[in-house]
Amino acid sequence: MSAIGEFEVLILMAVLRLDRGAYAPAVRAEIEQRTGRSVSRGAVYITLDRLESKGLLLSTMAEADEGGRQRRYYQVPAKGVRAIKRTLAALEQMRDGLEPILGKA
Amino acid sequence: MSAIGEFEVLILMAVLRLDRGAYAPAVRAEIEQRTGRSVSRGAVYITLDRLESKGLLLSTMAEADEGGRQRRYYQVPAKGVRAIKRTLAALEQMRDGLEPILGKA
DNA sequence: GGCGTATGCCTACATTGTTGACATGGCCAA
DNA sequence: TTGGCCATGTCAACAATGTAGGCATACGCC
Repeated sequence: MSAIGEFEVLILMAVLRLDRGAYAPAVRAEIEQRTGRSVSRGAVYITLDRLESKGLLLSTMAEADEGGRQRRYYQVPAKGVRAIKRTLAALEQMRDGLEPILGKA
Repeated sequence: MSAIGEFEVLILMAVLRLDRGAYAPAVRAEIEQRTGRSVSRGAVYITLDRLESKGLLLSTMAEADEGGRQRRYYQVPAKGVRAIKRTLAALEQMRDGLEPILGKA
């Protein structure tokens, strides 16, 4: 089945946020800064890999002539966006009506 | 670490919604109806169990004198509510600003 | 050339997700 | 009463996801 995990959603959204600058260390920093939770480097690489093999991410190695070591940059194809939406929608549906307990938003 | 998974959050929220009527089959039905995704019976029981051993859920066997077979009813203690909030908050933080891509709400 | 650092990739293991089988207890019809 | 049926609970096994930390390599700098 195509249900994706919570951390996977976080990674996917981080890639979206970073737009053209989404390479592993940046994704990691983005998640740590925004959520306050600490993330190991390995977790990020592995998850990016797995998402790519599921077709939820696409990557390309940056051209070397831009200076510095080569980096692998990621993008989220339409299929990935749909996956995020589906997961978020399920959460929304369940959350609906629970504002008194869980707080607004 | 105390990060909980996506399905666990769904289960926890279903228990909250059902208030006093949260026993496994009802939790399952609630999730299937609200999210449209199909859930196996075993997944629900196992997940309820694991959440209880982490202290994120509490359960009691219903008195038999109410007729019918005994059922195990669940409730979400404060610790469980906090866990849901934390996970949802992380998602919110990452989602913030992505409305143009992911849609509102 | 040698060192420090940033990046990528991998291995190993823990936790969570999922399925299907088996057990048990009450209900109903014969 | 007994036998079958259904709803509920529990378990064992396995698949997918989450996490930590190590190794390798390439670049800049001294």
